[in-house]
Amino acid sequence: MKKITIGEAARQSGVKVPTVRYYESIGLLAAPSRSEGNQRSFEPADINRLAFIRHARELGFEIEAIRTLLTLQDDPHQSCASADAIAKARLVEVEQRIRSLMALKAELETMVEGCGHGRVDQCRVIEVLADHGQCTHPHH
Amino acid sequence: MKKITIGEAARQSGVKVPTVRYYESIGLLAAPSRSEGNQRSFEPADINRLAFIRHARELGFEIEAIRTLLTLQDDPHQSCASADAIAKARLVEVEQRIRSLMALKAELETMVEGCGHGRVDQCRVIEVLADHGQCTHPHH
DNA sequence: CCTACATCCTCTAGCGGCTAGAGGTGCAAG
DNA sequence: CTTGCACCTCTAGCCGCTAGAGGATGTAGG
Repeated sequence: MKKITIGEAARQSGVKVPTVRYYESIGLLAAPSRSEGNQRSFEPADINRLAFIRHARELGFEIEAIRTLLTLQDDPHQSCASADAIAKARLVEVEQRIRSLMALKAELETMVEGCGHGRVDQCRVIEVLADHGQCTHPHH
Repeated sequence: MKKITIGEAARQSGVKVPTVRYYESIGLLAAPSRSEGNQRSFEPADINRLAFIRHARELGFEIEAIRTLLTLQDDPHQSCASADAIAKARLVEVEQRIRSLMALKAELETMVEGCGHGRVDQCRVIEVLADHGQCTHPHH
């Protein structure tokens, strides 16, 4: 078969070379076979797996969650209830994070708008940071 | 004067005890005076400073940004342009992060809705993760 | 065949921002 | 005086990589 080097695998999957080795080291990716000169030789399936991992990481899933998702993918006859639960939990997290960031945004806007571009002792940025009680939006 | 222990300082500022020591170790907080038995003795001003740091951390500012904000606060005659710039940069980051999370949320919702709660081989969660091309929302 | 150069290998250490634990001391109440 | 909590220092660990040292391998051109 054609040998896929780690560089090729990295390029095709969008995962960086050291990160590929890191995923192997933590057991997220099976150790591939080696060439005579001890260089890794990946299969096309490995590239799919790497792309899966990358996509999941981009979606914010933690490594342990991805590990579970991958074992699910490896056994397609299982119920997908776990996958569903993981995705739902992540969705809740994301929604929470968005709410929190919106409050933050409002807070920062107030700070920036209030800054009269003068000296620090009239600066609303510093003032608001110094006194949480001045926060106009209930957050954090 | 009344001695404020590290535990008191932590309680009043909302920063955890080991974190207070950590902030001291990285020079974010001046080393306080010590009691005869070598225990830290804080001043009220230290509590304000800790609360400032905590608030800034909650707002997502990095330690180095906070360090700059603190030096600004220490010298109120300076122009607050730096503070303003830091806050504005943070605002841009937050806005970007919100946009990205909204796309993410949409993606996760599609995944979860598409899950027929059957077996993995029909599961949209796994499927979408495996094939980035199925993403309906342009994100990451 | 030889050389140059990119790519690969392993290994260790570092990033940010804490957090946990070991092993010991200080201090206030009963 | 003893109990027991809060404090002290120090080191190591968390996550998810990333950087760098120091060396081996693979490939293209001469």
